[in-house]
Amino acid sequence: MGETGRRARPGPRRALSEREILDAAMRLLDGGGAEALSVRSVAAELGVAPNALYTYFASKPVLVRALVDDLLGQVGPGTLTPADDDWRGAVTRFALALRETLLAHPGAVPLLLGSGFDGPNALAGGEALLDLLVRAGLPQDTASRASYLIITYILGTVALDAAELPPGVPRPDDAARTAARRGRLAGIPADRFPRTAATADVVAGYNSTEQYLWGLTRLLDGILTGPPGRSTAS
Amino acid sequence: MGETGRRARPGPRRALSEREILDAAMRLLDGGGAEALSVRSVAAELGVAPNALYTYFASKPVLVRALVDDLLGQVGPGTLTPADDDWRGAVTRFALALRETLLAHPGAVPLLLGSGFDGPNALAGGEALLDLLVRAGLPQDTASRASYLIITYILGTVALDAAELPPGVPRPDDAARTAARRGRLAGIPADRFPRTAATADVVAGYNSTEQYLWGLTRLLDGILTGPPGRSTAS
DNA sequence: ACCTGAACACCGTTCAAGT
DNA sequence: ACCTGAACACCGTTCAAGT
Repeated sequence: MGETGRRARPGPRRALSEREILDAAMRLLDGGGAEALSVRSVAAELGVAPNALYTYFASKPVLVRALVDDLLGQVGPGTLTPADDDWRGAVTRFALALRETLLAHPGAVPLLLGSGFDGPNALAGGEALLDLLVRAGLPQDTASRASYLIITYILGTVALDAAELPPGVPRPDDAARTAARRGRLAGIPADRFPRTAATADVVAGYNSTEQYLWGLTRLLDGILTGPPGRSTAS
Repeated sequence: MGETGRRARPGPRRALSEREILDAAMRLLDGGGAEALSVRSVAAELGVAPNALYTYFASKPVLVRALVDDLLGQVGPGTLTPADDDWRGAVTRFALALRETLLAHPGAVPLLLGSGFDGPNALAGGEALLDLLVRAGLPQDTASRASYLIITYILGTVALDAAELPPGVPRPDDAARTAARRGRLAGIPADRFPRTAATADVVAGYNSTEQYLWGLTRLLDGILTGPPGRSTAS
């Protein structure tokens, strides 16, 4: 391992940074899932001794929390801001963006659920969503409850979705995903699970964007508690 | 649980079984969270060599899946069955029972989200919920989508809840939990998160049973997509 | 301030061997 | 069939030391 050389092409593996560490960690996560992420594997990825990372992160849990919140920060920041009166559309865009960001890194999802949703970027996202709901005209306390309900739905859906995605391979599109699930559903005994078998076509699509939007629409309808029929989502 | 030997008090640590292993694993999980559960710690708990467990479970992931599904099997089996016409009440009872069972073992929740919701008992629970919704009069496909929406809400809520519970100590009641959260919320900058600060009383209660039921009610209202006001839940 | 070597107490899993 | 001893390739973290 050389050092001091100016042209760092194949050059020295020095000059670490938080950014570089988080990027390497995410690379490992994407390649092999949560179990591929270790202090030692990150260090190896960066060509550095394992304990070098402790200069930047006090422990592995601290690193993981930073990684997770960093990912949340990648959700399109403008997704939730103005929303020309169409607040259901804005919530829908936000929900889609957050889901897309997380499912692009399925290995990070169990880490997110394990670390909690309380980093700076998580707080900022919650605030933005809440602000939107208030500006939409919901009473403040209702808006607060509703924002948690929405977050809870997004994360629950994404968690079940991500748990089924194998690490290291690109995420299949909805059609392929549904087809694969339908194949697996063919194996479940119809006499013991008749309703599940009878609706296998729907069950196969549980992880689809379409089911996601269906659920979100029901949820927003329920929040309004008013008569349906004026959905803007989708 | 002794067998052949009559006085197995300080006796031989033999005669293992799947049941005994799962119980020991859950004990460790309850005592120290997910990180306290290792093949070696379970073996030590049972006074047995680490590799002895491989007679019963092919690998740690297999053990974890069994553990998680076993826990799901503990949800009151009758919670969801007849429901004298009051299907919202039945769904509510089911949602409360599932949440209670999982939050009694918060360390198991990240394992559940990581393992997926596809064991035999998970399937049976999904079937029972779906069956209830069909019998309630929902069109079959709508019932199927709705059952997934409900599951997704329950698991998302429980995941965020469990992530905040420290292992090894009994779960605080809602009042204590809310008070502790409010204390922490006092520390967030009101200028950067004005809406969150303004609704801190609500935010403090995000993990309460009351908020849980509020969300569930909105959800069921949305599933009906009809006019509100005839909620049976709670 | 930042990195390394070496060591600590752990992991999950396999293999050959014993009963 | 069921368990053990020993070993393998890993973990996260600490400590003293180097620059």
